[in-house]
Amino acid sequence: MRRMTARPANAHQARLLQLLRDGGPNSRAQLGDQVDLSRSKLAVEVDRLLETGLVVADGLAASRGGRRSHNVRLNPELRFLGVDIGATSVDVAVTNAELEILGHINQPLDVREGPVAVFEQVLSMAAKLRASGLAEGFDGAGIGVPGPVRFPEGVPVAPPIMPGWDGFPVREALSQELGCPVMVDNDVNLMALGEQHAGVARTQQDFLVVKIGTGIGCGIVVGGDVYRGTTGSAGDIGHIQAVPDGRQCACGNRGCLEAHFSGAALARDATEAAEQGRSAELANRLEANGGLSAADVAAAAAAGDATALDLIREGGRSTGQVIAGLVSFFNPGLVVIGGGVTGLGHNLLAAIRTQVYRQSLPLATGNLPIVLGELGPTAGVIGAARLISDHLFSPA
Amino acid sequence: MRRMTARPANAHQARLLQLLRDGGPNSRAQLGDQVDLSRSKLAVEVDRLLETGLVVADGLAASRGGRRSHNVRLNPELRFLGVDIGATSVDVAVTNAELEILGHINQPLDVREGPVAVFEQVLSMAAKLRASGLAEGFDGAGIGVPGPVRFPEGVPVAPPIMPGWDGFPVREALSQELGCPVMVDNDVNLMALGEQHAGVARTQQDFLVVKIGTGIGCGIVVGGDVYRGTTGSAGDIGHIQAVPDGRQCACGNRGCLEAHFSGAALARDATEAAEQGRSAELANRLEANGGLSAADVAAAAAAGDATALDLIREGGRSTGQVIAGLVSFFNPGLVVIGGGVTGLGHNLLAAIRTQVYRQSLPLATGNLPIVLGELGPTAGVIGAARLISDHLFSPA
DNA sequence: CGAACTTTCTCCACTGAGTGGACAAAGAAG
DNA sequence: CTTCTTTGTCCACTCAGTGGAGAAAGTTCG
Repeated sequence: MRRMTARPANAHQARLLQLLRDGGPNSRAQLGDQVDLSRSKLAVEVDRLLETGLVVADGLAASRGGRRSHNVRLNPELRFLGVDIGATSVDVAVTNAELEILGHINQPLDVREGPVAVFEQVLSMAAKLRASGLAEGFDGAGIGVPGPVRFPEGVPVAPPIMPGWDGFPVREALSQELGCPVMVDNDVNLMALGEQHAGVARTQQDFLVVKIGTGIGCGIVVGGDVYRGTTGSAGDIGHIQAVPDGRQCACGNRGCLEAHFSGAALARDATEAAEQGRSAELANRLEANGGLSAADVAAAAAAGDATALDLIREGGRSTGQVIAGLVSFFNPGLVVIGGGVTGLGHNLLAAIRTQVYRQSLPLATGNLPIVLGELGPTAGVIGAARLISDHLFSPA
Repeated sequence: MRRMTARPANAHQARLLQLLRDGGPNSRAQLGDQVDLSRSKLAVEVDRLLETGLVVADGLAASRGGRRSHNVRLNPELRFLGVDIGATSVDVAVTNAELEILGHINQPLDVREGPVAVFEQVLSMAAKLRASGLAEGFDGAGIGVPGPVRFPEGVPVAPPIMPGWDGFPVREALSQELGCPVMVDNDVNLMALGEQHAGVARTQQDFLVVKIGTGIGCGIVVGGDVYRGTTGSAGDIGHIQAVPDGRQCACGNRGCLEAHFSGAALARDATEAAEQGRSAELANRLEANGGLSAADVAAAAAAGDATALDLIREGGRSTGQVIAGLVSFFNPGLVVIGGGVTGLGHNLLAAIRTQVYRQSLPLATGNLPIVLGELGPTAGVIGAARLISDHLFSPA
């Protein structure tokens, strides 16, 4: 199949595409209820979209008390590729134009191997998905990387945990390989987009998404739009001081949040505790697996291990300490906690909540939900698909 | 003179009004260079604005090599009232439509006396300015209060330092008294608007303004617009923890920034130092004035007093500590330091800079200016005038 | 001084987006 | 079968906006 190349010709068409994306098949009449246009004008724009092939007819809808309406929907053959590169693993997914996941692969990966090796892997994963019949090609791709990005150009800048990537033209290179438009963003921003599109943040205009994985970062949404900062490093909260004169951090300072709590820090502290004989449970797991991860700590805590529970609580306290400051400053309507460490579940959430509600002023916390993300590991790829669809479904 | 009641009829007219406000008198041709409209359409809109009386003819401009152009300008009889209520003093100013200050009064005031008493004083100050011939009436007024505001309604909410004001309909009451449209905002946000309009932040899209006065707060500008948060308390950074297990704060927690550095905290610490005999310079001033203020500390430091200098440095360190976190999170293009405490000048700025540049990541600080505000005590009233003019110069 | 060029401003015919009403098609309710 | 409701199409009309022609007012230079 030839890939779609059409773009909406004006803001009305863009709006209609987004309504069809977020609301599924719709009749002209229903669309008319959601946009401020006369029926005549609306019909004209829908007809034009049908001509481009972006939208197709989708049979008759049930009657609403009169003549049945003709539904339209986004072309079901459209395909987006969502890529979420983490520090130690990568997610690749195929979605339709309504951003439903049709196929999803996760593989371990070391981002430090550099862009060339990583792209080879990503492209072979995409090829595998294509080979399985889910897509004949891609109409667009979104990709998230674990570091700051110069967004307009789609280029990582000075990413601490992925040295070889600095300045690498990710957008252009991938666009070349895939033969379709590509947008690049920070992985945390994509997680925020995902939770906004299909998760807990659906109705929110101003909210924060804190992703605790190998590292720790924060997605910022202002007025419904992701805020990226002047140089693309907004939300880089891993090196905010959480503990004065605390642990030495790789960045050269002491007491950074990331040095005290993150997937890596938790694994390190758990191993330390096991080796020092402070937890039989953790020591057993260390011996069994030859190493410890956040998941081991979660399991140990679930099994009632006090040391593991303490590690989680202490991490939650540090994280809550930093989040409390952000809440005072930003006054969000919602805080979402996500990332690999969410396996720690309620224990972590409780510790964070306690700290935030205690340290921030009542006006900011009075009606502030602090919740776990809804989408888990798919948040990133859904956000990636959302990113490219936002781009393609806006006037050319 | 009858006050102006007209509003721009469409976005084009609004844009033109804003260009005339920010750029002064302009010819149709010059305006045409700045908006994306044909000369014909532009002429039509300018003519309509002339009909409303918002804009008036302003003679012939110098030739640019051909026929001389007819200038137009905002009606020079338009008057805005800018009010900046602080914790211990109030500024009231009259501006023309180009937001130039025509008259300015500052008076001491205790905001805790409640809205009724404060309004009486503000209205008499406004009357005094009117009586001096600067204005026959006001076309609009902007007012800043030292606490969070529910912006759409113009009502303070749960303001810690001004108890009697909670829920008082400031906007409606003042609009009634003055007989003109009124907009209400937090004082720090107005300072940000002021520095954006006429100060150091003229070219910035994303920046922070930290106001250190009796208390401490932060104005946040995102994409050129003030961000106020979900409940209007965004930027309330006075109670972010700066020193773990630090000083007891009025809010109930320990180590809040405001408890360690602000006009009030500095005066308290200086008095303590004087009484404990740690500074002869400060002790002399305490005896002479019967009390100490931030200005005394500034003077003592300028005179070479080591204790005063230490107080400033320590305060700057705490402030920088908090700002460093905000910089990592928000990645602004500029940080402006303002408020009464800016009298401490370079010593304070140096301490803040040191801390921020040391604690935040290079990508965020690499090209980040941290500067003092340009407008001093007029920032608030200019911002107030800007607030109401933005409102009036937008489509009705 | 007059001719040629520039800039500014006005006028006007034309385009194209968008509206709203009339009407037809299709179904529901009684 | 009649009446009412909803959906979709058609069409005349309005109005924002364009772009070119040309007049008005200046400058420059031979």
